[in-house]
Order: sequence, then structure tokens, then C-alpha cells
Amino acid sequence: MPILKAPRNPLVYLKAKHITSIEDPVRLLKLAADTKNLELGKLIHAHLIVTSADAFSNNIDVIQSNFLINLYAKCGQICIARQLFDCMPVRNVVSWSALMAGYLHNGLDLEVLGLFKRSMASVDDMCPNEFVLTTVVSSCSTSGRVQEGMQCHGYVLKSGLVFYQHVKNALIHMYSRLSDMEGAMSVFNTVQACDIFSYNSILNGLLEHGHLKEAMQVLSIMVSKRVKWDSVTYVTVFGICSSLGTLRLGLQVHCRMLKTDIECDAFVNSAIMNMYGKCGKLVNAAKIFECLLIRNVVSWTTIMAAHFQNGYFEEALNFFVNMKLEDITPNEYTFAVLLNSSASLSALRHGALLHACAEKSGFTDHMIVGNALINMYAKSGYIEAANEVFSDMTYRNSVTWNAMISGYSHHGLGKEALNVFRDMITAGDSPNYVTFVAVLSACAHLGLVQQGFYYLNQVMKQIGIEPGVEHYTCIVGLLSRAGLLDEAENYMRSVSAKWDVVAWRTLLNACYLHRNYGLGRRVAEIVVKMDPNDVGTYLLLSNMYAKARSWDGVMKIRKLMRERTIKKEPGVSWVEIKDTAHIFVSDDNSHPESRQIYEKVGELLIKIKQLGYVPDIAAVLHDVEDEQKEDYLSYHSEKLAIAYGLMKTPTEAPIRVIKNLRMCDDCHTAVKMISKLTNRVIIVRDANRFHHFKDGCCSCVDYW
DNA sequence: GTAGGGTTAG
Repeated sequence: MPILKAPRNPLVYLKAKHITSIEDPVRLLKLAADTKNLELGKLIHAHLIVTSADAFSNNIDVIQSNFLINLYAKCGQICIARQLFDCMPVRNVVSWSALMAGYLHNGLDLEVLGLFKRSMASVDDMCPNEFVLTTVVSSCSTSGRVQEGMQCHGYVLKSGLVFYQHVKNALIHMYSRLSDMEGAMSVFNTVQACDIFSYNSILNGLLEHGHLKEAMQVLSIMVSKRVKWDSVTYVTVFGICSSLGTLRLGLQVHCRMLKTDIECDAFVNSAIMNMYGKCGKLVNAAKIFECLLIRNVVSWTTIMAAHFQNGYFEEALNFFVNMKLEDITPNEYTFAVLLNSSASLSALRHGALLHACAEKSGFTDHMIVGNALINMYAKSGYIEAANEVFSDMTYRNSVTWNAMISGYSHHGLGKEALNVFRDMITAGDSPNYVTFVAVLSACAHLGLVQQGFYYLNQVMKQIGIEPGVEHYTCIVGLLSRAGLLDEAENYMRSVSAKWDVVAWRTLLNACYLHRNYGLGRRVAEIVVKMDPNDVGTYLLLSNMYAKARSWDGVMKIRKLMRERTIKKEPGVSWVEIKDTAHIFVSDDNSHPESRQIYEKVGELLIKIKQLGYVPDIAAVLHDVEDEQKEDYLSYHSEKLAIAYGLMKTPTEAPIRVIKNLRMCDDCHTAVKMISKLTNRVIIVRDANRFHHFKDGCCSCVDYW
């Protein structure tokens, strides 16, 4: 039967429960502790003091005192619990155990270890039992104390306490938390039977550490042994489905759950929504969210994350508004999802606003928020701010380092990227798969061919990271950038990686930039076969023909595009001015200040022509006169956006422009000169990378 | 009398 929550006045509560006298104070103390009813507990405590045999010495017996320690510990009053404990003339193992559990549940795990050490040396008759060891082992889990945890395991084995179910489960959990899955499995496989707690702990540990195959094996044991799942099992198994990304399994588990009488609490619902989101079924996740009667911060964050993961960044951000309307306070995970959504939109102002919100709510100290901030600033073109957040962080993990290294890499700042990598090694953090993608791409930016191979063949091997296609693609980029095109092609043909269209396109782009049109055309054929709908390839190919003055070739490509009904995606650029993102499409005059903008572009072009700018009319695909070709180039979207930025921002402010396609040669040359002419820093994020234009130069050193 | 497992980020 559920226990009613007590009214504010405990006397009224006692009356309501038909308790007219406190005959059994200990039972009431237990009730108060279990329902976390501090007021009732205090009342009983007062009663005990008044009615104790010797009221003046407050001499309450050991059992009653133990109940009181438990009461105060459970109600979050650990200091009072400690005072009581310290005042006890005689203590027993339960006194120690109750206080230790209190410290553990109040987040003071290191106090537990201290108390345990003290207890072993104390005059009290304290032979640690299964309760004590369960609590102490748990505190090793939460405090990350590997050494002490293993010592406890030794003691537990010697003393025979390992045969207690709680102790075994605490050990499985401890090894899982301390990332020792071999240790966890060895405890899991001991003769002592497993209950649902053991299964849940081992499943969770395997999931957390990415051992999905082993998790599935345990799951199949559970199924064959007909172990009854509880709601925690479902949460964990949905987590496994999410990590595997297999919708089929997810649906099976969801069906199984619906057939049982499992209570679908906030945990379970969030786990299901997360599963659907990660398996690409956003609609299912959204449906569950809409049907939820009570939504907590995790439900909101989960549905935002599902939208973010499926590419609906703006929608993810919009949930924040509704969440606030329902008076739900965001947490660090909420800010991480919001910042990452903002990052994917390169929405610097919005991201900075979120940064301010997070700062105000005190979440910027959390590592996941710091990581998301680095990502947001880097992807929004403000690499200096990313570095500022990075430098201020007290705790870093591999994601932190990776975000900064790849941030620098995307901005073409290879030296800085490698410096951060060196700091990562010095700090003793282990680089992973993602780290080396960023490191190798930094090597490519710097043209460090030998160093790149050294990282791939020596360092990665030493650390035990199996290179993947992303790493091999970086090597292709590295060779290509250094102009070693034949070597790059040979490399692709000799290494048996699963070369994808990205890798071939890297080589193709290199052929274009190094004007090796023969190899370029051959590679382009491969790329077109792999992705016949990619406009970029046709344009590159056509440009290559144009640069080689092979007009037949240009015609051929144009015909091919017509036949395959491939349309050029319009170039779109945008620039944030105050609260608004101003969007420009090439040759578009829908902006209210269009006339002034065109005038500004014209004015800039005249001035940079005096500095030596020559429009790259060969790149224009239209069948028109040269003069008209120049017009087509003049009003490319990024030129419009930059002109508007120059018109609307103070002279010293950098201009940040985002573009959907790769920047064309002509714009690249023009923007370099505009940066010199106007003495501005112009940062353009195109489909591939960032270009920092300053003093007539670009950070990509004209290779992109 | 005191003890064990779960949701959202990359």
C-alpha cells in the first residue's frame, strides 16, 4: 500500500494514521526514513529524547540511534547523522554501515572509504559484513578508486562475502564503472547465481564500453534462461538497440515490452525515444513524445537530440522555446544538444546566445557543454572563441581534444592543430580514431607527407587503432596536396580500403587544382559512376575541359547533365547581421537593399581590378558573350553576402559568410583582394572547409 | 536496523 505523504504538521499526520501514541518509535522512524519525512522523524527523535531512561544524558540505545542515523542520512542531513554517530558511546556494525550508506547517497563517496579505514582500526566491535562491503565497493565505483576497489574485491573473496548477491552485484557494477570489463565479466561468471541486477549491470557495462557483441550474447543467455526483464533491463536493451542502430531489434524489444506489464516511466520512455531517433525513425520518437503526459528535462532533451541527429537542427532549437513555456529547466545535456544544433547551422549569434544562457545557469563548467561550445564556435567560424573555451576548461576528455584539433584542421590551421595534439599526449589523454582523422588532415594542410605516414603506420599501430577509410582518405589528400598525384592514385589502388566517393573526389579535386586533366578525367569517370547525381563532379569536369580550352568536352558534359536531368544547385550564402541571417542566392535581387548591394559589389570589383583582379570567365558554363559571363561571376552569392557585410558592420569587425557549395576560383581570388582592399578579415565557410581571408591571402593557401 | 542496476551529449 502506498504511504501517504505527511502533511506539514507531523502530529496531524500521526492522527490521520490513527497513531495516538508513539508505542513503537522505531517503526515510525523507519517509516519516516523510507518516505524521507524529516519532520515526522524529528518529532519521533524529540519524543525519544524526552522519554529516554535518562532524559538529561540523551542516552538513546544503539538500535534507536542506528535508526536515527539512517533517518537523517536518507533525508539528506548527513551532518546530523554524523553528529549522532560521533556521540554514541557504543556503536555496532549497523551504525557504521548506515552512516557509510548515508555518505554514499549524499555524494560523499570518499568519506565512505575514510570511514571504512577508520572502522577497521576502531575499538568498536566492527567486523565488516555484506552491507558494509556493498556500500564500500559502491563508493569505489562512484569515486573511481581502482586500487581500493580491487583491495575490497580481495577482502570479499577471503571473507566469503562474495557469496552475497548484493556484494557480487556491487562488484560487477564497480568493474564496469572502472572500465574493466574483463574484471566485471569474471565476477559475473562466478558460481554465485545472477539475478536481474547482475544482468542489468553487466549489460550496461558492456553497452557503455561499446562491447555490443558481448552484450547481445548476455542478452541471449537471459532469453534462453527465461530471465524476467524489469524496466531497467528495457532501458539498457533499448540503449543497445540505439548503439547498434538496428531498427528491427528495437521494434522487437518495444513489442515485447508492450506485451508485459512493465511500468513505462520517464526513463523507459526516454530510452525508447532515443532508440527511434538513433535508428532514423524520428516520426516514432515524436509520436511518443506527443503522447507523454509528463515530460521532464530528459524527455525534452531526448526529443531535441533525435531531431538534431536526423538533421532537423532548427526544429531541435525550437523545442527549447516550448520547453521553457512548460517551465522545464534545461540541464547540461540540453545545452549540449542545443549548441550542437546551432553549430550545424553555423548560427554564431544563436550559439553565442546559448553560451550566455549556459553561463548564467552555471553549466559551462560541465565538460559536455565545454565540448559543445568548442564545436559550436569552430563550426561557426570563430576559432579564436573555440580556443578560449578550450583553454579555460578544467577537465578535458578525448572529445574536447578532438573538437579543438579538428576545429583547427577545418580552419586550415595545421600547426595549431598539431600543437594541441602534442598537448593531448603530454596531458596523458589517449587519442582515438577521430583524433587521427583530424591529425592526418592537419598534416595534409601543412604538406607533411612523411609525418602523416609516421602517424598512420607507427603511432596508430603503437596505440592499437585500426586505420579506417577516413584515415586512408587523409593520406590520399596528403599525397594529392603535395602534388604527388600518381602516388595518390597508386596508393588507392594498392591499399585495400573500402574507398568511397569522398576518397575519389579528393583525388579528383587534386587533379583539378594541379591541372592534371588527364588523370582528372579518368578519376571523374569513377566518381560519376559512384555518384551519378553529384553536380559538383560534372562542374569540376566541365571546368577542367574549359581550362584546357576543350570546348567539345564542355559541350559533352553539358549534354550529359541535360540527359541525366542534373540541375545545378543554386549557390546560397548567408551572413548574420545583428539578429538576422541575410540570405543571398546568386544573381538574386530579392533582398530589400538589393540595389545598394549590387552597387557595392560593382564598386568593389572596379577597385580590385585595379589591384590586378581578372574575372575567370572560362569557368562560366553559359553560352553567352564574355561580357555577360563576367556578370554571371559578379553576383555570385558570396560576393553579395560579403558586400552586404561590408555595408552593415563596423570597419574592424570580421565578416563571416556561410556558403552551401564549394567556393569557386573566381570568388576566391576576388575575396582575397577584397580583404586587402578593405583591410578586413573575411571568413567563408564553404561546403568543405573554412577560408580565412586576410591581407590578400587565404588560410587554405589556394588549395581547397 | 544498514546494501546492488537505468534516461538525455560527442
